[in-house]
Amino acid sequence: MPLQPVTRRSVPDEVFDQVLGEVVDGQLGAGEALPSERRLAEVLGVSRPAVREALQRMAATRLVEVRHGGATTVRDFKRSAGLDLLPRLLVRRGKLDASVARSVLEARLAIGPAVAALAAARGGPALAAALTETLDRLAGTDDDVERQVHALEFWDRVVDAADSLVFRLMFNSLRAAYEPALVALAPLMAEEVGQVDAYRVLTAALGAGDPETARAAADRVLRPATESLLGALAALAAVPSTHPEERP
Amino acid sequence: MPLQPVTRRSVPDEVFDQVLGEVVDGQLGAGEALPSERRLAEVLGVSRPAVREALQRMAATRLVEVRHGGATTVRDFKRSAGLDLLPRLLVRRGKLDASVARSVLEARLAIGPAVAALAAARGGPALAAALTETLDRLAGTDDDVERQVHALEFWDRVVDAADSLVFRLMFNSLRAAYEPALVALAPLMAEEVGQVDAYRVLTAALGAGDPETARAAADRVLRPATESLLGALAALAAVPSTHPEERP
DNA sequence: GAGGTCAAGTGGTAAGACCAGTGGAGATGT
DNA sequence: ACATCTCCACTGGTCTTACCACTTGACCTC
Repeated sequence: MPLQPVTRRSVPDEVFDQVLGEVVDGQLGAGEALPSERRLAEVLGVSRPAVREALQRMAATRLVEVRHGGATTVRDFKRSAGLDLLPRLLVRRGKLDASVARSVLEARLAIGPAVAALAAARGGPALAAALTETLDRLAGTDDDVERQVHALEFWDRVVDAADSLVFRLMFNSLRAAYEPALVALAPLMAEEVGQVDAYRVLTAALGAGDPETARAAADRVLRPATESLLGALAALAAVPSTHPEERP
Repeated sequence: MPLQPVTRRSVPDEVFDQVLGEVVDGQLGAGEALPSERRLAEVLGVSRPAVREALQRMAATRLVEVRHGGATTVRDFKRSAGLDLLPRLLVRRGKLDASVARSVLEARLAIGPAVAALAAARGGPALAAALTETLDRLAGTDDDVERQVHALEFWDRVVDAADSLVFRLMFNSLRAAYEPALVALAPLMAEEVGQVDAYRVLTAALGAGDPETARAAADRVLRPATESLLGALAALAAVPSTHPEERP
């Protein structure tokens, strides 16, 4: 084993993860009350401030509702949580959630072309130059992971050029969900990042400043891998693998 | 004054808002170091745990980076923060940020039709019935604010039918940004929520289960108000209003 | 001057106390 | 017997204090 760096998880982090797990796995349903802070601290063997910090983060993520004097109750996270929760839902207990992955792919396919259209309208020639530079680096390597990184940088620049804060923040959230699994997913995405030609066509369209051409070009970049992966996920769902339902 | 309910802001909330303000307003640039927790506690006249809780929330939002033993530094929030930060950026010091509002409108116009297309493919006839019910309520009132609420519920159901966690969470985030300003924005959106016919056409398309028809219908619902508001924002930007740059 | 050492300062954690709301059990009144 | 009121136990909110763990950089040594 190549001496991987030690993971230093803080106590509140640990508590947060545990409670979050109980909530997203449904062991604590919406409306249910959590144990009191003191009780949680006792059960988990940590101090109350540690528990408190974790619960406050849960509240900030809109997963629970704390009421002064009353009990802290679980909320329906699917109706209240924001996109920042995505990384926690995409990979759970170390496994990728197929239905979440599907929705990520769908969202990517819907948003990418829209962002490209905006970027084409606002980018200018400097954008094309920067993108070409990134693409040259992408074309210059055979390593799937490296290609992923360069492709991410490509889209990063496109999002920048789109000059839209909302899309920028969405991209950040999606990226935060994707990056932890980047290495594992690199083989699956190899098909996409290998299509350097499609990226070059997109770059040209962005440089030319025509939104609709850019939108179509972005679609051509994203659609093939999206559809093949969606097909694979559907096939996976059709053969329901063993559903252990184990809990630690 | 109609005896508005008292706002009970907790101490950590207050600290969080203050530090967040310094960061998003640029008074604390990316890379700069924050004062130590003890020093902040002293300056703000609160206890260290209170400061700590606020800083941990800042870290969870990826606005700062805390290092054990080292200083806490400010990150470039535009590159690291997630969509959950949007509410804090859309309205700053009680004022709507025009460029952020523009990007919200653009994103809404891009995403709404995509969600409608997914919902059409997956909704079924039950969806159309639920939507019709909501629309009847929308048509039954003349109050702009009430109409907004019903329109939000309409889209809420469409998003549900799309059965996509990512779009669901995006919707939650956008809604969290929009709702605080709903009353103020209701007059501006009156044009859109008054178009009950367009909503009915969209509902029919969703019930029919044809994604492309639904996509086009959703576009027709969203585009008119979007374009007129974008135009208004552009005109506003062209006449740069007094730029007080005041700080409290 | 390059290197190692150590102390000061930082964030991390714990314990304990008290304040401030909430809600239900019990006392009180009818 | 019922409705109402009162009060207290329990909840989260805040502060104080202390100590541990880590980083940094100044200083000392070679």
